[in-house]
Amino acid sequence: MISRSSCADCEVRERSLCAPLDERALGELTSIGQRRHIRRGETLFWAGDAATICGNVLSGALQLTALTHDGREQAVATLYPADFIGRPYAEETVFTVKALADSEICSFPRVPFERMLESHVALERRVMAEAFRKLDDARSQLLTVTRQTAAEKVAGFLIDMAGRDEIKSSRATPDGPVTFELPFKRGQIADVLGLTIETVSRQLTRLKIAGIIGLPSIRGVTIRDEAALRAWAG
Amino acid sequence: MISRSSCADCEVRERSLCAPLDERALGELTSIGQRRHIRRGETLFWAGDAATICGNVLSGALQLTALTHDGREQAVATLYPADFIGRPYAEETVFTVKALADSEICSFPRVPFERMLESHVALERRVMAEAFRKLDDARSQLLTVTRQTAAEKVAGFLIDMAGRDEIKSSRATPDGPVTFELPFKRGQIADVLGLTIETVSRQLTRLKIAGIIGLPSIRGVTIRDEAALRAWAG
DNA sequence: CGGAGGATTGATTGTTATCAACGGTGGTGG
DNA sequence: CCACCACCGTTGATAACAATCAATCCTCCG
Repeated sequence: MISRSSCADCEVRERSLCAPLDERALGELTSIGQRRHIRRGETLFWAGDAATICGNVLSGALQLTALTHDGREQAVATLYPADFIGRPYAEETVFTVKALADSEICSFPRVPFERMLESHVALERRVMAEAFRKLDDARSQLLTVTRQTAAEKVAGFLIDMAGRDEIKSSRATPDGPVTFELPFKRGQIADVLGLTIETVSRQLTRLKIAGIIGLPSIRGVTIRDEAALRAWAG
Repeated sequence: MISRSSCADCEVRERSLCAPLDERALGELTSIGQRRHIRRGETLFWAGDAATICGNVLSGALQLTALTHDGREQAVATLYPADFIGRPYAEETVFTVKALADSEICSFPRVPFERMLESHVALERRVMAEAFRKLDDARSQLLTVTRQTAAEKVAGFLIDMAGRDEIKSSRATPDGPVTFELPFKRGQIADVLGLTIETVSRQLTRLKIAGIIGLPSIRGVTIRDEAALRAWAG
C-alpha cells in the first residue's frame, strides 16, 4: 500500500533526517516521498537487490539480516521510527530488510534523494552523522556478540529494550518495576544476540527464577530488580 | 613525531578522501593537515577521549578495539592506507585506536575539517560514502563472528588477507601458490575473529596438516590450495 | 475444538575456552 | 658473538558453555 501525505503531521518530523529542513526544502522532499505500509513479516528488499530507495522509518520496526551460504542467519541491525533506510550512491543493497511488526516508512527514490543531499548540506550532514552513529552501534554490537556470555547478552538486551523511549512510560511508580512488551519473538531475539531460541528461553527462565524479572505474558517482561539485571549484564 | 608536507607526493592521494578535491581545495586541506608517525603498539587515542582529529591512514595499519568492563577485548575494525579515521561532529571517541605496525597518518583538527566538509560537497559525500561502506563491513563482520565456526573464520581471514592489494603481487606464477606476511600476530588475529590465541593456532595447524596452507615463518603464510581454502571458509 | 506455531524443558553432544607446559624466536647486554 | 630472557606460538588435557536433538506444553486462531 502506497499513499502520499504531508509532512506536517509526520510522526517523526522532529527526530528524523527531515528535522533540519526548512519549509521549502521539506516541500521538495515531500514531492518525491511516498508513505508505504509494510506488513509484519513482509520483506522490503532482499540482499543483492538494486538499491532503489532511501527513506525513514515512521512506525513499527524493521530488521536487517545477513545469511551464510548454508542458511545460518544473523540480524545485523534493527530499525525503529526515525531511523534511516538505504544507502545513497550505492548500486546494490547488502542486507535483507524485513518488517518485525506492521510498519510504515517514508520512502524516496534514491537518485532524486541524492540530488536533495547535494543541494541541502544540512540534510547530507544529518545522514552522514547517522551513518557514523550506526557504525559505532554495529561495532559495539561486535563486542557484545563475541565477548559476552549468553546470560550477559540476554540481560543486556532486556536493559536496552527497557530503555527505549516508547517504553519508559509504562512504569507504575518512578522507580518501581517496569513492564513492557518485547517487539520480538524468541527466535528474533536469538537472531539479534547470536544465540539459539533454546538458549534465550533458558536465560529468561533463569532470570525469572532468580526473581530479577517476571514474564507475565508471551511477549511481556517485568523488570523487578534493575540493579541485579545490570549486574548480570556485566 | 609531527611534520608538514605537500599532498603532491602523498601515498594515497588518489584513493583517499582527497581524491575528488581540486588543487585549490587540496591546498586548503594541506594548510590544516599534519603528517604524524605512530609507532607499532602506540595508542593514538583511547575510548572516551575527546574527538579532536579526523584524518587518513597513509601507511601501516591501525586497529579499533572495544573492551568489556572486565577486560575482554574485541577488535572492531582494522584501518589500512586510505581509510578514514575519526568522527566528524562527534564529541567523544568510542573506540581505542592503536597501531598494529609502524604507521603514518594525515591528521586534521576536527573542527576545521568540519568546515571543509561544509564548504566542499564532494568531500562530504566521500566521507559519507566511506561511513556507509564501513557500516556494511561492520555488519558483515557480525555475521562472521556469530555464525561461523573457528575453521571458517580462520580460512576466511586468510582469504581476505591474500586478497589485499599490497599482497597480490607476491605470487610466483599467476595461479600458483601465494605467499605473504600477515600484518598480525596470533593474538591480534584472535581479537579480530572473536577467538582465542590457542584456537587460531590450532586451526592454522589443521590447515597446514591438510596441505592447504604452508607456514614458512612466524608471520608468513603460503596458500597452496586456494579452492580448498575457500571451501573450508564456506 | 482442533491445529499450528511458538515457547519451554530435558538430555546429550560438540566446539571452543581455559589451564598448563613446552618450544621457538628475536632482541639485548655482557 | 654468544647467552640469556622475554615474548610468542604450539600442543595437550580438561572443562564449560551453548548448540543440537527431542519431547511436551502453551496460546492464539480459525
